Amino acid sequence: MARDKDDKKIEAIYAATLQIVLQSGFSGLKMPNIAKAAGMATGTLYIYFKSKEDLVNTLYLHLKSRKMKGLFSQYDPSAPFRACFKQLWYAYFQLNLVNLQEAVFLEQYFRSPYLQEEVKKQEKQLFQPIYDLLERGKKEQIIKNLDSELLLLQLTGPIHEMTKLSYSEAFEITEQVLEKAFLMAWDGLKL
Amino acid sequence: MARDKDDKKIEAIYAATLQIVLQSGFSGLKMPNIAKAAGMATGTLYIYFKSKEDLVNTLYLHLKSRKMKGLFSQYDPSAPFRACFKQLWYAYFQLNLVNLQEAVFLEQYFRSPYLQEEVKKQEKQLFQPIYDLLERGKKEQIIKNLDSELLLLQLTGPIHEMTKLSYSEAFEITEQVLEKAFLMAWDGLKL
DNA sequence: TGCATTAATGAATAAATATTCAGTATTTTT
DNA sequence: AAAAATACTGAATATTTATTCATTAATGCA
Repeated sequence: MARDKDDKKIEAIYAATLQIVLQSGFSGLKMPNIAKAAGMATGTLYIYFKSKEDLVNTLYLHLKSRKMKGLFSQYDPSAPFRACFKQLWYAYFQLNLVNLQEAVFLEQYFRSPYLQEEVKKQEKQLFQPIYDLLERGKKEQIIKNLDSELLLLQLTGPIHEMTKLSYSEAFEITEQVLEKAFLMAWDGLKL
Repeated sequence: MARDKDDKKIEAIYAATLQIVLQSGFSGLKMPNIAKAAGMATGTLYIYFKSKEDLVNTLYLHLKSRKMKGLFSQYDPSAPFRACFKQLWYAYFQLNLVNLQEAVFLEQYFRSPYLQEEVKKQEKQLFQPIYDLLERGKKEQIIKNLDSELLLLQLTGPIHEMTKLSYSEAFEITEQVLEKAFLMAWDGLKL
């Protein structure tokens, strides 16, 4: 054995990639830029990743797994409906807010030439617990009896916009704002 | 004088560009692809546009102007609050649904290297009538007294998600679905 | 400590993409 | 109908960007 690969380098590459995608999208993502932002030589990128495509796809999988862990790790489906709902809403929000970079990366990934059809299908299954919860809410006659897709986007849509806004503008998300936003979401869904 | 430039060519170039951006984002936008999708030679693009950057920026301005015309052309701010609100909600929805391609283009444009800072500022002014309406609703004690930004994204967020969904999935947006979606939005905002 | 092995570098090369241009086709004008 | 002007073409060129590779630096192991 000899010199080891440096895990911190992978983290640096990921961070650099996310930063660039946030700022200028996939179309601004160039290998030399990534290397520079990550503080290493261009060639080094190819020690850790076979190609740009490999880098992008690997990062996607990494983020997806992280996202799902964050979303459901605290989740207890046996709690009362509103508690479940609130828990997931906040978790989803935190996930997006804390990691706008990652959210933007995922958004761009899904509209890029890198997207593989297979990946698209897997994506939906991961939200299954949320769909289950919505079905339950309908059965318990707590929320409106609408298509779950429609209900779901009523939740995710404002969150996505809010997190985007929080970066580009001087829009501070305080505990209070969050509470209000949650109430709007709840009022929209409840019967 | 001699041969005239063909206005239909510009339309074809725009259409091709939008189609490609919808399908694979700005990072999939290549001049030879645009030309092929528009049914012309690559060089022809350079008769109508100085460069790729010029094409993208010109198309952006074109779409923005069209968008604003569509949004406010029917709008009568002297109507009762709920009518105004409903009118704008539907107009915004139609705009996005009918032209998902355009919505996606604009979204991608704002996270691309083509974006000029100046453009960013202008953008906000164009929504002024909507901000005005929200202020009015707060004064008349019809809607929640929250930051207008927060209220606005509660409206636009779900619409954006819905239009995206309507393309990628078998999610049909009937008159009924639309009504329900509007009611959710209204319930979320109203006091 | 010194050797073997692999990480890291960045300039050189390959590949992809944007742009130009010499030649051709089409339209308008006289 | 011929000429003049300009749109159109697509292969050739220029530019940008991805990838490789010869060289150097660092690390683990005997």
